[in-house]
Amino acid sequence: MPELPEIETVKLQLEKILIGQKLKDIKILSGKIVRGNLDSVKGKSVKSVKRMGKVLLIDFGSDLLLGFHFKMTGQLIYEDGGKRIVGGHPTEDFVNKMPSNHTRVIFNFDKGTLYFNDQRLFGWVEINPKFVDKLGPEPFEIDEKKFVELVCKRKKPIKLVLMEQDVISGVGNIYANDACWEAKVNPRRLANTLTAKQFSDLYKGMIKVLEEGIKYGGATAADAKYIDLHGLGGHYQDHFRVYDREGEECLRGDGIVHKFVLGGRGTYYCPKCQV
DNA sequence: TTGGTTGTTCGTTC
DNA sequence: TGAACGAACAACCA
Repeated sequence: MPELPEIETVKLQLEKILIGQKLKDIKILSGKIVRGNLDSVKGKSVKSVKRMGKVLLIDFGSDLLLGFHFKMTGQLIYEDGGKRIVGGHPTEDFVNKMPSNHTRVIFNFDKGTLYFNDQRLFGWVEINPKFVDKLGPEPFEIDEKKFVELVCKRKKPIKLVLMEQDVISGVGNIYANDACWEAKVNPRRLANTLTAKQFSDLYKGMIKVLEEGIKYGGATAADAKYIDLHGLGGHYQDHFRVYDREGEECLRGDGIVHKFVLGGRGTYYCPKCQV
């Protein structure tokens, strides 16, 4: 489930090899995930690689940004001779021969090939996606005061507010859960009922878990053993605070991690220390 | 075989 | 008006 740190990791990898390369051809294997027409970037060279929230953007200049949304199961794999760069949702495709039966779009560059894979067909590729216009600020671009302004009046559970992309961009289920744990805040608490100290702790907690996610190259998934074996994936999953830890002892040592559904999403917290 | 899982989109309600 | 909420979407896996 790629979130901000996972996409940032992909961005940092791809910009090392993609900048300056010309996009020679695009092969669409599954039109379902392609929004609009991609032809206008054919023949253009990559100027830079960007990220906005959970969206990866390849900048071809001339106001042409090729956007990718990974949703839950999207991944990008770049191959250049023997070299391979992988990112996004970890599956066996990280080490399989490309294209696989999950490959949806193939981008042929000068020196290598970029494969956009997605098991569940929820992701999308689009030039100048309107979605990014609606995004709120990046977590790292706001200070604590601005953070409080953005969330303090909302009458819905704080965890769901953290995940609203038009409030703050890039925070998904994993990091929202862990940020609440860092701040000792119950994810159900309505945002407008938090104390000043809780707002402050939540801001710091959110930044901390996102920074750590980037530091460890993102989370892949708790069950992605083969990624560790091949050393290809991130390791934030080894540092989850509460996410995916149902039934385990709280890392603060007094309480058991509970799981419940909030806004239709799996939510993890320690009833002892998160109030 | 069926239910759980996920982020965004979209429709409904207040 | 806009905020809150919940179903829908697709496909894999336990």
